[in-house]
Amino acid sequence: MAGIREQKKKQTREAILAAALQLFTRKGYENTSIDELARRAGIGKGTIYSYFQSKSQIFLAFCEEQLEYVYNELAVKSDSRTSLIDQLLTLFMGEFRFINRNKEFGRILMRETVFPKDLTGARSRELDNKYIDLLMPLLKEAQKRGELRTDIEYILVVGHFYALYIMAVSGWYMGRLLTEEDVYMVLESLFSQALQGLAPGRKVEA
Amino acid sequence: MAGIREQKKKQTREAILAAALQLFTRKGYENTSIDELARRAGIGKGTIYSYFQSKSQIFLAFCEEQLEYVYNELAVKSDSRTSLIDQLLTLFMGEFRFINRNKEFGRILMRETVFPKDLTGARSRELDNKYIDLLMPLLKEAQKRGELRTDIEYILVVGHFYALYIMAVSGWYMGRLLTEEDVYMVLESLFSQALQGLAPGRKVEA
DNA sequence: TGGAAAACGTGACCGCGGTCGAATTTAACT
DNA sequence: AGTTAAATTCGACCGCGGTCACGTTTTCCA
Repeated sequence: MAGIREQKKKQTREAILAAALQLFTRKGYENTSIDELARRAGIGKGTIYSYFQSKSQIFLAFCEEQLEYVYNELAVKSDSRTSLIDQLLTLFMGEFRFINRNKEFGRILMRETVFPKDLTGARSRELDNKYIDLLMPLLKEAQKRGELRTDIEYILVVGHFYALYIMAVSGWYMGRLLTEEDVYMVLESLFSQALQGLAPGRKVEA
Repeated sequence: MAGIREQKKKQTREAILAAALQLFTRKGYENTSIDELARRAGIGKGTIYSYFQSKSQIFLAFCEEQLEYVYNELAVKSDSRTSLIDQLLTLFMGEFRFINRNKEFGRILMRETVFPKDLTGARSRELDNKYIDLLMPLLKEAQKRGELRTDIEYILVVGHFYALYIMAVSGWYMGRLLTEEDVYMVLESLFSQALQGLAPGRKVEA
């Protein structure tokens, strides 16, 4: 049959990811060597590099799987009866909880996502597009409800909110924000600022 | 005299940084080995590690020196006759030009600054405080001129603008924005959004 | 079915960042 | 000056991520 090779490749790839899940989780990313990973996956060290370009790529693949799950959950939860700001908070805090669960993982993910190397550029773009896909419907609904201006490019709005999320996460990594609640509150404040505007002068309505 | 040792230490430290400046600039960060750095600085490899904790720390020290210069320049240029948004753009684009001049350097700096490891946390906090010190007077003047709300914590305003700057830089690293002009324009749009607010409803005035 | 060719797996090997205890230099005190 | 303790320098050494030439397996076609 045509697929013997293909099947094995898939199996091997999954074996690597499974080994990564175990070892990264138990011993952390930095403390897990490629040698160990290979042994655990039952393959040679060199083989790993015909499935992934680098150690960090293994890690990112692992993260993407996890995030896929998080995103799907959030897509279901999405409740159009609440305000845009609450929806955004739910979305971003969902991802933050993943980061919060493992600081080290999250840092690598965020670093690679926000400031990618040329190599990983394409990857991070994909992740980015997922954000856009997730936020777009929320934004459009918000516009219908009159919560959001209609005269701005979507990409800039998405970028604006995502920027504020990054800032909150950064504050957490820098030790300015200590708990999930701190992050939540700051994020809420920032989102609120973004909607109301930093310039003075009341809105005609809110 | 009391300072023979102190003097030598300072000299050695500077020799390392000088060697770093040369080699990093000529060959790039990743392609410069500690061995090479030590040889160029005329000292042993191990010695370097009694002056810096890691290779990236050498790099950050180097960046901080450079940025110090950039900041001082900007502090002078600060022109209170222009609008807040222009002042912010001048400030952030000043830093961006440094990053733009060397993509690789900038990435490491940004990664370490925005998502620091526990070790480098204190350092990045310092850099952060510099931002606050730089922005604070601008914000206060803007408030006097009526360009900025007076009912928000300064730290959140600084964070808001800084977040947008990070997003623009990120867009550049991801290849969405290609030139300095692209970054400038996006940053301008985002700042404008931040001031006017994303929610609909005109301001009473601008 | 046999045998060449393409794809794949492998672990010895490389250069690197970082460590450590021994060796050397400096400071301090009698 | 002589002696000792402390500070500093040093490079052999370690484990790691990543490479590559070679051996093995799979595919394909005569």
